[in-house]
Amino acid sequence: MATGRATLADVARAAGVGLATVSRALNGRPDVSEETTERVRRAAAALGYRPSGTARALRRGSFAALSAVVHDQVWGWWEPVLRAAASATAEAGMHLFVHPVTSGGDATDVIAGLANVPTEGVIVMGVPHQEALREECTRIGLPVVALDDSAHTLHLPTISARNRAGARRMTEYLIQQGHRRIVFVGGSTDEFVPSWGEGLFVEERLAGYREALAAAGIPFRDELVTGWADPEDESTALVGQLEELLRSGVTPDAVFCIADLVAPAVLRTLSAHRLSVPADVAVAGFDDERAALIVDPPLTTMRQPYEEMGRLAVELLQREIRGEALPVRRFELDAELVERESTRRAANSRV
Amino acid sequence: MATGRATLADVARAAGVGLATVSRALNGRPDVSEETTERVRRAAAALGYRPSGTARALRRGSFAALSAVVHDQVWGWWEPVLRAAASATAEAGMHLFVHPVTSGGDATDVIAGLANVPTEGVIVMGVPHQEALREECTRIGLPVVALDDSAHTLHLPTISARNRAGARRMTEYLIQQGHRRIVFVGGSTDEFVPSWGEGLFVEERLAGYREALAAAGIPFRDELVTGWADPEDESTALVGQLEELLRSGVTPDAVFCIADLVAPAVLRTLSAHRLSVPADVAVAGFDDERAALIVDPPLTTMRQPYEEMGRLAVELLQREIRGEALPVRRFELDAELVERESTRRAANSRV
DNA sequence: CTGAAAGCGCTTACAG
DNA sequence: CTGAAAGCGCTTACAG
Repeated sequence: MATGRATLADVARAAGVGLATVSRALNGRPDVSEETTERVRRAAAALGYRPSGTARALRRGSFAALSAVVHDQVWGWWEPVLRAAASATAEAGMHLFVHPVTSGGDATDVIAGLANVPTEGVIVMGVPHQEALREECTRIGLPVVALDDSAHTLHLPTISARNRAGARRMTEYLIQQGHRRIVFVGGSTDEFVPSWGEGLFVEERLAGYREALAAAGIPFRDELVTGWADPEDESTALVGQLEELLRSGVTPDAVFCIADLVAPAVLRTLSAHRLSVPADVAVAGFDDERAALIVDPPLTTMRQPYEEMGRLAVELLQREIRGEALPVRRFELDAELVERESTRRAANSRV
Repeated sequence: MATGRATLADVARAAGVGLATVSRALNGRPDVSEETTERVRRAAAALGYRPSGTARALRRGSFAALSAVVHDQVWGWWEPVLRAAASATAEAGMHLFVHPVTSGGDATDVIAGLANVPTEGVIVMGVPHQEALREECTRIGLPVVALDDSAHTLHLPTISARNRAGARRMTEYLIQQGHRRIVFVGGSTDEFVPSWGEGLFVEERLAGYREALAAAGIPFRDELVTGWADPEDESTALVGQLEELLRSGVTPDAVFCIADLVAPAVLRTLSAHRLSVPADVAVAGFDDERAALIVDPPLTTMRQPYEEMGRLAVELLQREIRGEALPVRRFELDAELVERESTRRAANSRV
């Protein structure tokens, strides 16, 4: 509330009526004479009066909000989750704040700033270091849950997809399709996406891949696991380590991309080597984000349960608000296999 | 605020101290004895006390928020704008609500619900019918600006990109590259994206295309303007009318997509006809949204000034909040040509 | 139809 | 170190 802003009392004085009358007139109650209403309206307009939402909310007692703290680096990524959280919040009769954390900024500072904000709880998206967050939330008395699949050590109830099982499922599917030489792109930390850090999901998805191979009796080969390119060049990047592999004469049966995001570069790399998808090589991803539908051919992938994840975050928060103590553990939700052209057996003829 | 929730007074009673002491203890002020602090903490915990953000905000008087009302259909679309608005809001020391409007829902109802929300102003994104919105905002006394390029009739200050000039610029560029037979995809209302409705931007971008042709002395040909496909099939859609054109023996020099979103289907259609991009046909888009970087080859496009648009929305709202009366007109911002592989003259050889 | 008063749940001088 | 009181800006019985 800016200082010097006109209040109800100012309007009342200017209009020469009582506080209550101003309130009634401005809220369009029928039990005020037209003449008075008009006078009050004019006075309010003259003073540039605008009601204080805070005071109103306090008095009416019917306002409640939740907060989503979203790191810039995961905005696009978590957009469907944010959207689901917004819907769930609205359905619960609450409202949702979005607090951005800029790339240079610190989520802890953002949370500290929440002390003055009328919010009841915090959903933190994409911030891997949870300890400081938890301390800050405890300090200002706000329940908090995290949406994250990077953190190795948890200090908060944390929601994510079941990454290991999902990757295992996809690998099993590729094996069922008859593929044995399956390259896993994005598993090495050599050429890493900075924001992924040493994300847990990398390990988990790689582990799922290995589990499926082992279960099928296919030996794991280190050289089939490659890193990824620098995301700065999203539009033109090739996957260096995949290139080397292809140049060395190894032609994979299939490529499993650790994330759909990686698929455009993988497809470009295969295409540069005159390999056709899915006729020569099957390609699969993980996430089912927009890239999966844009690439040609459309990508078979494991769909993260974005909608469920967003809703679960709101539900957990509501339980905390009601006083329930949530365990500090991962709440994992199943990813779902979505089959598209990039892995179909009934492939088109070679181009 | 849930009913029956413990208040400061409850805690004070339980701890056998005064209100003020509870407040101090819970806020970690140093001027409370450790013993008292401990007792208060315990009482608060036992009662499940959590401070009322609303009361705190009212009392401290340092809270202010803006609201973004975002239609589901434009979520992904306006995500960078929303992000910029969030940053600008935070920089101004304010906070941002996100209020989703579900596909079946009505933005006016959402705004009506804002009467009880401590917000100072509203940014409406992607809602073309402004009249009801304006009325509702006036009724509850909230300043409002729109981010929209669909509405033909304005009732609100409205921000958008300079669509006509942008399309003209792109067409000029294509002409400069030596192209004359330039197909415009997305300009017909025959095969329309439902959510685009009769969007103004469609007319504007088409008009820009025509202006550039006229200026270059290239006759406008109706049959070179085609509709687009149903977005439900995003991953596999071909552009029907473009197909017919190609089948009829017309090979364009270039294809200008009304939106980047259309480009994947256009590229698929050209590819199905063994036309290589950019060697055989140049392809350009509009928006510079993510699809532009994912398609292969990466797309030359007009970049919408998302960042500026989001920031301008916040700035205009702040001016309204300060009492300035904004004109009901379009605030247009320049789009910028981004040149990528899809139109390069120095094209690769044919595949 | 209108006004004075109480109160929403906090924080913060002010006085011990 | 602690408490009683005032007050943030509204709304809403309660009484005229």
